[in-house]
Amino acid sequence: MSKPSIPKGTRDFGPRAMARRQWVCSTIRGVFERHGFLPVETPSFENLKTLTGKYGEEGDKLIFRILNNGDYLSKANAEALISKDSKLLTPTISKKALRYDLTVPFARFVVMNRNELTFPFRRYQIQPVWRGDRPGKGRYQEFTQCDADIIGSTSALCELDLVQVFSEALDALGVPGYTVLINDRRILAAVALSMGVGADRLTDWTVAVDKYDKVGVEGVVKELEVRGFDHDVASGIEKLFEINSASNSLDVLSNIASVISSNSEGMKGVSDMRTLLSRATADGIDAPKIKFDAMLARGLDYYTGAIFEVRVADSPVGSICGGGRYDDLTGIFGWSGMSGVGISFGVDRIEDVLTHFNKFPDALDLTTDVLVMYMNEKNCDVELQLVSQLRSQGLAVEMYPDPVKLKKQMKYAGDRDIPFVVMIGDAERTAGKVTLKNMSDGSQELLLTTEVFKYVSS
RNA sequence: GUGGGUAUAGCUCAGUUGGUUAGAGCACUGGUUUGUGGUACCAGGGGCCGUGGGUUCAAAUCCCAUUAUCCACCCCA
Repeated sequence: MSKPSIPKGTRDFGPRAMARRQWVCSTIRGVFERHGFLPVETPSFENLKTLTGKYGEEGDKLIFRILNNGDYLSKANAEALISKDSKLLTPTISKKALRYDLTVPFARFVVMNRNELTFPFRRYQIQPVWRGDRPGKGRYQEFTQCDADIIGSTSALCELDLVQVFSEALDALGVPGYTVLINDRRILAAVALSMGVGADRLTDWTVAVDKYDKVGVEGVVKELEVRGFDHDVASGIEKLFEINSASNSLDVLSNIASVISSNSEGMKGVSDMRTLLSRATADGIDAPKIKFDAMLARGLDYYTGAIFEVRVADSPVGSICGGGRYDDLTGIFGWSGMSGVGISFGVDRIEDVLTHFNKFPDALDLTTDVLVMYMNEKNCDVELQLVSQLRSQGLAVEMYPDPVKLKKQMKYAGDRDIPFVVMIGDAERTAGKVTLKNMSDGSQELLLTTEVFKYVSS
């Protein structure tokens, strides 16, 4: 017995899920467009070289590679093949890979199209991405991201713009109890330095710190020790945690500032964060919707300035949005000095959250407005004419394709939640009229074909 | 990658200390009702009991292996 199946970490989306997902995407798209972002799409797969080395060591492992076509083994590295060295073998048999996110392909796009684009360039992109992660709650191997990026400006107004997008979109979606967490990689680096963590160990350190919300302070301390940091560094975390637990974001920033006051880059971060918070407040975006979190680190390698993450209280899944500033992502593709900042909404996790809290609006499901019954096998001209007429008036109309028993056609309309049914039997045909049945209350009216639209649309 | 659970109809699941014809609900088809859905009643179709081996007179049931899947850990938007 071979039942069909789909790969783990992937899902089919039926009409109901699609109605919800399309609503989520179009809501976000609307906000993007009101902020002047322009749409872009890129291929689902890229040259492997475009993607590798951008997501950190762990991230690179999760990139789905595409096997070369043809007799790929003939060109494989023979030595690697014999010694079963996958790491060495892979680049010789795979030259393409599925995109891991939308930001890196966008950076590649910007470099390739630099002459046609007007900067600062704002683009949005809504497409699926793929990660070879172990699937779990809220984690899929294929999922859809809605990205908005502004590239070609270092202004802190860009960060404000994106924070506004977060707030407007999440409010419009009705996501309950969300918080936009913000931090700055420069602050993180300065704090680490003040504890004696050099730039070379910074990634290691941030990865450990990032786990704080999962494992708590003791967990992070333990993690740091496992990673070979000395005791002073580990105990420094306890102090950082204490600073971070102040209730007011500005207080946290002040305390941080006193720790890193001698670090000019770090202080620049602090001042940018202060500006961002006060401008957001002026725009009505305040705690608990936005919060500075000194422990927020995020995994991706390419962030250099502000970083964002959106979490939902009591959520069944992890963060639903992420983002940050990357100062030189285009530099890797040969064009330096293009600072960008972007955010990403996770459609799938937003769907999970709204489903979990039962917050989807009612009546998202699309259905046909009118079903025309097929009653007279010999002649259905009148029916087809009515169908065309109602469609041209803007209604969604279908005719039952087979002249089967009315009971069956009626059940079909009921199962599909079609609100109106038109019957044209011998009696109606003779009278030059049609019967319109309202499926919700069962009432029926004898009408001229020209009157149907008015009844249905009222 | 580690530990634990699960695998029986399209779906959700029962199935006794191993015992002869493997059940229910939902869904589906037909009927009660030849021009009327949702309710009710009646009838019907549908199963290699995940796969392979073993124990036994006898296995859905016990044992071993294997695969898939779920949960936790690990890791990670």
